[in-house]
Amino acid sequence: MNMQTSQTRSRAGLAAALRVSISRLSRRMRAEGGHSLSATQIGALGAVARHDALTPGELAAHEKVQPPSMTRTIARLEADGLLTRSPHPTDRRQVVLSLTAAGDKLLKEERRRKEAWLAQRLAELTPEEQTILRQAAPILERLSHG
Amino acid sequence: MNMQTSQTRSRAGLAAALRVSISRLSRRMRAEGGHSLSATQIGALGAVARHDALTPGELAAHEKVQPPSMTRTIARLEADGLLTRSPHPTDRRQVVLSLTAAGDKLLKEERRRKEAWLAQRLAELTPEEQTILRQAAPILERLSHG
DNA sequence: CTATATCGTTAGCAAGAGTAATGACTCCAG
DNA sequence: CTGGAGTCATTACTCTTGCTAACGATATAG
Repeated sequence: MNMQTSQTRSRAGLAAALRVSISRLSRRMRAEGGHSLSATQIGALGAVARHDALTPGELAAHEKVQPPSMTRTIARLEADGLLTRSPHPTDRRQVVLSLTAAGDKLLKEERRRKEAWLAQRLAELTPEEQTILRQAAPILERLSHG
Repeated sequence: MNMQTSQTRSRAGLAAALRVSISRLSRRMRAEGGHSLSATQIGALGAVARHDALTPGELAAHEKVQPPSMTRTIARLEADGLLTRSPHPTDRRQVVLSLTAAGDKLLKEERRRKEAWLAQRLAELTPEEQTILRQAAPILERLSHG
């Protein structure tokens, strides 16, 4: 069960192999998600869910996007009834975002649907392969923070 | 050195953990790439490099994109002198794509630049962690094909 | 109290993806 | 051999999302 290719022997080769695997898998996961919301919208909604009472500026910074882009995304999500904009308690320039019940519900469904496809693929792997991925997951997580 | 979190014990938990790791890392890698060409363009150019003499339709299927989208991408790459469109030998409806020398050169540079960031991060891992990723890479690759 | 800075938004532009429709060509049934 | 159905690439159009520049309201420093 040695799946190692010659590509992965050197460090540069490993970087190359990971790069293509990661981006292809990411594209694939995006395509498998439900189509009610775009990736951008899910990302923003998810960030609001994790850090409640965010302002648009903080959200834009978190999602690595310019404020005007986030303004539009927020406008859509608000129009769809998924989040609310309320005045900031002390600074009237600012706005505070929070999820609505519908937003929370939709986010959970979306997450479940997206993971369903991946879980299905994982079930087709051997136990050894699953073990390797279990060990790899936290390392990959750390790579994106570096 | 047990990096396993409680999240990764169940299969659904593993799927969830992998999903966020993969998409975050993908976003991060995209941001680190050189900005001479977009990800779409790099993807198309790379596919032509790997499977020479592709037609636009095959390329669109390979990149999981609709033909009209690929037509536009091809037009841009051709205008930039990175690939050429030539008539198909037997079927005059079709077109055959190939890389130019400039396209080949640019692709190699781009690849080197994008992988540099990831290779740097990999170098900061312990040898054990690198081993895990070496084993994980081909499994991840297979997941995206399923 | 004035000047500057900050925050969110609006306006306008470009890139990328999709669908529908078209034109050129191939191929098969009769 | 020919007429019609199917195939391939392209064009036209729409939608989403990103950016920058400019603005209007508000907060804060001097």
